[in-house]
Amino acid sequence: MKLITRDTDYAVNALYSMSEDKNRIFTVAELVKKLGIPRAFLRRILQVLSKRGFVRSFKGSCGGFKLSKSPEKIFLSDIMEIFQGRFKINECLLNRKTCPNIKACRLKKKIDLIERYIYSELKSVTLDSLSE
Amino acid sequence: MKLITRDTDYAVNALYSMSEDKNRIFTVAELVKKLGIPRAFLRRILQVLSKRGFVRSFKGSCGGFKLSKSPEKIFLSDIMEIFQGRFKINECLLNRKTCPNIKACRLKKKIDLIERYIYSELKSVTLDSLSE
DNA sequence: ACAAATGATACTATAATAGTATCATTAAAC
DNA sequence: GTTTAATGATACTATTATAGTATCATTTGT
Repeated sequence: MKLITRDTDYAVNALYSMSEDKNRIFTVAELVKKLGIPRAFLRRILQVLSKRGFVRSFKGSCGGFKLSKSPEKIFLSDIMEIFQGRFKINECLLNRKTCPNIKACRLKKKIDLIERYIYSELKSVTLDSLSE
Repeated sequence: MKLITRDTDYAVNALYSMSEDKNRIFTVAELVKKLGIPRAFLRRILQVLSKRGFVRSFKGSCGGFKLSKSPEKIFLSDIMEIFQGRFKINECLLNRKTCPNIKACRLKKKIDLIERYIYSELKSVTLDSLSE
């Protein structure tokens, strides 16, 4: 079971590439060549990242994409949330008929703790930390 | 995105129910009634748990399933591994053409650390800890 | 022999993930 | 102002994972 899907993976790679020169405009073609990601796929991903404000897009000839956030403000957790939704371990493990007792809630608390830890760890992975 | 699938969820609930009396034999029908899990689904899950040595099965009339491990030796991580495979964040985030550099491996180390933490936390959730 | 249980296994349905294709719109450059 | 090279929007297909169902064979207590 994987925690990170390909969308997230591709997005991180693309953003990382673009972080090498924050002021340059990169075309999809260029990134495709560099990263070996299917063109149409990468296009869709960049469009999403553009809507979410991680990159800025420039239309027309000589257009392309440019990073619009500082690499140290781009968190892995954010990218994951965009493409995979909010990370949840589970609603409640002892659910259904077993659930409605106080005891089970200790588990829920533990699960919540683990969840928060994972989230904070994933948040600590920033785009610029990748090149440290 | 969820970390725990329904198989794991159902398995934990079934095992938890059975842990209330470690020496009793429970029939599927009985557990279905108690937990509200689809019969055929639960049957499949118990058969897997039986093959993996978590429960012992008794065929024939008056047959059923009985816990065959102490609740304190049944870890959430094990159940997850059985039904969802080994937990992996990702092979390598900066993969493909970006990957083969030493720098990226710092990320891999961090990811590995997070992974190990998650694993150990999930391992710390034992069947008996659910009723604490 | 019968009834009540699991064993083995194959099947369908739904949802998430992965990937593709196409036409519309924009803007630089000639 | 036409062409060209880019993204915007969107709809589509393919594959895989998850969820759930069904059936016949085998075992065992009565």
